[in-house]
Amino acid sequence: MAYRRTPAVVSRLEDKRARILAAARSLVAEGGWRRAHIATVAETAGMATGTVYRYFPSKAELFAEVLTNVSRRERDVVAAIVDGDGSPAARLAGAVSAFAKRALRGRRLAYALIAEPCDPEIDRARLFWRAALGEEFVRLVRIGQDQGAFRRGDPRLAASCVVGALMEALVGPHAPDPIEDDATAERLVAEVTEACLAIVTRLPARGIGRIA
Amino acid sequence: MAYRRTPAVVSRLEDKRARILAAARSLVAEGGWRRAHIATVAETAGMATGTVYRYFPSKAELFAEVLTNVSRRERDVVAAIVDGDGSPAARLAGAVSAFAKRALRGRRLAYALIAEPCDPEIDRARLFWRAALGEEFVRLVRIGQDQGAFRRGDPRLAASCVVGALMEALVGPHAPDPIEDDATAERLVAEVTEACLAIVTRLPARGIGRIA
DNA sequence: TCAAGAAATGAACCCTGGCTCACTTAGTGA
DNA sequence: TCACTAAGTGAGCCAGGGTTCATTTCTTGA
Repeated sequence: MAYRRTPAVVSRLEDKRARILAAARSLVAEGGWRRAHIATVAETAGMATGTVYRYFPSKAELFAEVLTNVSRRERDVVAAIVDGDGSPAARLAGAVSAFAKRALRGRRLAYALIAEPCDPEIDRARLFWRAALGEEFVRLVRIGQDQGAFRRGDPRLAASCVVGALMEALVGPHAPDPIEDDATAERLVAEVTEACLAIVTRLPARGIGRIA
Repeated sequence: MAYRRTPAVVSRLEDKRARILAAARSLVAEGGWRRAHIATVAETAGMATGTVYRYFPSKAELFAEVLTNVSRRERDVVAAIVDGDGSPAARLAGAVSAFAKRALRGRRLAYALIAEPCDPEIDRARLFWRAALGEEFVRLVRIGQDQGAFRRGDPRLAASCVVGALMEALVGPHAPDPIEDDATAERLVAEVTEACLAIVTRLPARGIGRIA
């Protein structure tokens, strides 16, 4: 005797939620946070602004979910490599280049999720996932140090340097913008990987003299 | 027979301009961009909001000037070291640790100027100066490569990695926040310096096996 | 002292963009 | 078909904060 949540209805609702998420994600991927307005999301998803609020309590939560979905996947990819086998160096190289390749594929999105100025509420989620990604590298650095393959030192610091180098070179505001061809991209990934590896690997014995 | 721009007047005007800049800078240094409102600047400088607009055409230009003043100095410090003498490695170590020390001294300001989400118009100035800083490292990497001290490869990429590692480790959102004592700070600077050096230095010959 | 014009003031303006809510539309079971 | 209820709508509300401008307060030279 009324509107009931039949399976068909539920399915339609879930579909709509997914459409909103997809629209939001695609907007961020195209124009970054600047273009990510609820009104635009609604329009892109083909509905009214009010409708979006039937599925998400606020702009921040909507975009935080977008961010979480993407970031978790990236984190998991890296985590799987960290937990894989091979020498620590090989694993680090693998993790870095895997991340690098994925980031290059969706540069605008990666930049938005990692570095672009954004709403402080969304920023909280971003920091969380950035930390989570960093944590994977910390784990790997610890493994490498324990096996004597990596230089001693604060593993969190080393991991920070790796992540920083990675981010800056690939998706930072001054990263080479249009990746012309695959060869260039591959070369870029290879060099960044080498740099990250160098950060954690033992230095060759060489005097650099008095510093500073 | 009227108000003239006597030297005394000009001096007072310049003084006021300086006070506005100082207030703006100190606000950013304390609370980052979040607190950096024209009204607050005016209050801090002891004047009305409208007065600020007699000296600066817009919020963006005011803060861009703040940013430029600070950034130029940092760039110059690094540039001087790059142009100094000593081996390329020693110069890189010097530049990195000089930058690191200065950044640690004013962490909040450094974070705001380097990484904190901010107004897009201010962001343009920030990108400019970040590029300028990067350029100094590019020059140094080129020198090192020419002398055979550094690994071959795209110098801009290597410089990006250095800058990224530096920024992330020192002022990134996950940098160790309260630097307890000088010894800790010094240790931090030393490790970051070592990491940056490693990025550009030749790797020891060691097989890491098949990568990825 | 006084006229003239620059400097200072700050309340009001206005634009942006997230969010609401009174109303309309549509799906459901009897 | 019809009563009932959920889903959808979008114009308008509202807050934050940059900017303006009519008015007031100096400062100066005569």
